[in-house]
Amino acid sequence: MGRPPSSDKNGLKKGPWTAEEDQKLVDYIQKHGHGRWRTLPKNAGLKRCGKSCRLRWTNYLRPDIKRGKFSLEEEEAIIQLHKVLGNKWSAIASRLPGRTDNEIKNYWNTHIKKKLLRMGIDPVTHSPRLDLLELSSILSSSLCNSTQLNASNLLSLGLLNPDLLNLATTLLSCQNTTPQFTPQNFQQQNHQALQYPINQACLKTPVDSNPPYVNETQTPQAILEQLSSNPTNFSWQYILTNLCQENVEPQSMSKGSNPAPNYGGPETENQSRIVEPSLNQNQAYFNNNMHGGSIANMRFGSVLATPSSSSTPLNSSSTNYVNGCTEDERDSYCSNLLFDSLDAIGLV
DNA sequence: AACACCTCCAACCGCAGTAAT
DNA sequence: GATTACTGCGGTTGGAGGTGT
Repeated sequence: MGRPPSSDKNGLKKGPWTAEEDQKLVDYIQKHGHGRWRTLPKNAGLKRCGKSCRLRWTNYLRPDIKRGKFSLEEEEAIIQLHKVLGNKWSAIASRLPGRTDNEIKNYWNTHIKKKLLRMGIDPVTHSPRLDLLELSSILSSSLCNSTQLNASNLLSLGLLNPDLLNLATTLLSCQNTTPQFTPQNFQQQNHQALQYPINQACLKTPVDSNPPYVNETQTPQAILEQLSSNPTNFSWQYILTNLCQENVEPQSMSKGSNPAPNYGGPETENQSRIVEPSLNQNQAYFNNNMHGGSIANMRFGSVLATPSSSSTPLNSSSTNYVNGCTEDERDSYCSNLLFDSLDAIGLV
């Protein structure tokens, strides 16, 4: 892993360290201590820049470094510290003995961030995702005012990509043609969600937080059938979060494919490992609090777009990967899934 | 088996702060 | 006070390895 060996213009080596180089560095520091990184490589007989030596020592060779997987306690500590300190990785690392800032940063970007997004929590603000709430609010407002949803308005808000916009407009057209669909119910239920205070404790899982109404195996068809038979349960978040839930291992949503996620049926051993127990419990707790338990069979597992509340991009790349697919792909996937489901029950 | 795609993480880069001159 | 050197930090990169088709 890493980069191929290369040298810069000064003849200094770059890229992955060899065992021999590691040994030279360790031997030198054990004899002379670290510091004076500029002159260290020359004295130690290394063709590396001082910066590279310092990084190798602090991130890998230091004897007090704890390697291996992060424990649940460490993970929770990182989340709590990040909530207070933000991306101050070195400050976070200083409170986690044996862990380096680089290791924590990597773990945050590859694991925790995704986990929070799956829970509907903005990893930057540690608050519920505003883009989902805003979407719900806008649609709610549109319905209550009995006005046609203006697609360009939604797009101009930067909330949606075109696929997700299609989803919204299609469901709105359902509203126009389905008499059971009542804006009053929609409004009431969404305001409950929107007005509920941010529950910071959602990361702490109470022992009894897995209520029996959390149905892990509800299919999209079942959700939509329930919607059509009992429209009082309608809410945009209900639709979005149930139909775009993720029981799928990231790799299975590879580019160019349209795999069927496991929405129902017996769970395989492999799949049961995919869904982290603590995450499911957190989702259940989160759902219960965000919706006051008013919506049966609720799950909160969706991530639909880059959080609009994120003040700074977590990655400069224009493509954000979440759970193995780009967010654009996920939006498209969710939208397609919904259309298929609507088609299956004759709503479109 | 071959290919394509994705994840992970070690290592790099550039900037900012501080110390020394 | 200005300049230079050094160190620390956060963001980003890119390739090995894993997985799916």
